Amino acid sequence: MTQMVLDDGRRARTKASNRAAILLAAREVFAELGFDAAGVRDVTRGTNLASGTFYNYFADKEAVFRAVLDESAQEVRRRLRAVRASAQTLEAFVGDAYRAWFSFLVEDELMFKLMQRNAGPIRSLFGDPILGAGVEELLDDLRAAIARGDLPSLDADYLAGAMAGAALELGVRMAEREPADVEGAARFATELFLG
Amino acid sequence: MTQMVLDDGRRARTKASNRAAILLAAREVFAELGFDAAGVRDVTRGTNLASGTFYNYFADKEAVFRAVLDESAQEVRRRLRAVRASAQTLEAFVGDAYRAWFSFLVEDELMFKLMQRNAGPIRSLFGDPILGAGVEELLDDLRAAIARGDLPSLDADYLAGAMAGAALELGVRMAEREPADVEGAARFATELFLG
DNA sequence: ACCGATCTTGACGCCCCCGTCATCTTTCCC
DNA sequence: GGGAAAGATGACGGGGGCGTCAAGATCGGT
Repeated sequence: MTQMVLDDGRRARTKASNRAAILLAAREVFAELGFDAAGVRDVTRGTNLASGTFYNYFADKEAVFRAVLDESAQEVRRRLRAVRASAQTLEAFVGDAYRAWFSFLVEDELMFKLMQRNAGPIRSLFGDPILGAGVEELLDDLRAAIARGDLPSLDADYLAGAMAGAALELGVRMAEREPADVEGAARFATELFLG
Repeated sequence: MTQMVLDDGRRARTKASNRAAILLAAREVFAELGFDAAGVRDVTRGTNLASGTFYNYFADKEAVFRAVLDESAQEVRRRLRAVRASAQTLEAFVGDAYRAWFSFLVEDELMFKLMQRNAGPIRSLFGDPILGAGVEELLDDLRAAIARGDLPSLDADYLAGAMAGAALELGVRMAEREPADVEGAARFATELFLG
């Protein structure tokens, strides 16, 4: 009898797992060596695939880099959107956002290394700073809060920048502590911006 | 009659000017292409020297990169040290430091681009984040201010990080405004951290 | 069991950049 | 002005990464 092959044939399964293996290896290699220094063969060496196979899944190094970033960027934005949706007070909004952000950095350490090491390539490939989209959403929320009167009439653009910049550098220091100080860093940031 | 040759013989003068030409071209190339993507020949093409001549002045690409960064890092630290030495009040200290920093970014735009684009290489070559030394000095000053009682007993490490992170991101936004908003950004930062 | 379709493999040719060095040019000193 | 030292030049060989592709392996359908 014919087997309806959709996503569960052997073919489709190895295809998915190969793609995943390439993405994982790429994430490690880009975090370790940086986008420019890394080669496609550094990636395939981290899988059990031959170099040529890579090109059945991605057009080139840039394509896999974009895919790696997309994965994690979507996860970050998903978490921050959840916070935004459920926060009741301004203090909860800021504090929970930082908490979510710092938690993410601790859980996905590879992504954090990758972001730090590849700030330049990200900027030049996307024409946008790291977290560009995330900062845009933050900016919208700040403008809304100011319009609503929940925040004094500050320069929202500067405030969003300062919050994002602090998030990055606090993230570095938060992650250096043993154990990682998610709660302390989140409280520090909250007091800084609301106190 | 013998000409005393020290620094003013033809020889010494072209030597200095060649070195300067290479440094300038390198600064432009690294800012434009990034350390990894740039080649030694991209640098020499920006001068009127042949590729081989480069190696009479620097051992390799990394050496000229270090020299370029040293030049500007020294200038930044010189300015910040001057501010630190002359500031009387805490408010002046913070405000003037940010003013000096933002002014520097506006004047040496090339260095700013270079820092943003090459954050990764800088980290991996120096084993230190951008402005690592500058942040260390800031940290010392903050600790002293807290010990003196000029600042409440905060986490100095986090505070230094937040100030540095904000300085970077505010710098980006400050420079985007037309004309560059050195004064406004400095005031914003001062109020954020002292208000 | 078999054949065609799909996927994998790694050797290959290509290109680009590196650092050197034999040769030529300029400067210095008498 | 002339000879020697210092410096500049760019062609060259070497190394490495890229993307391809002909050959082989595996899968799917009958």
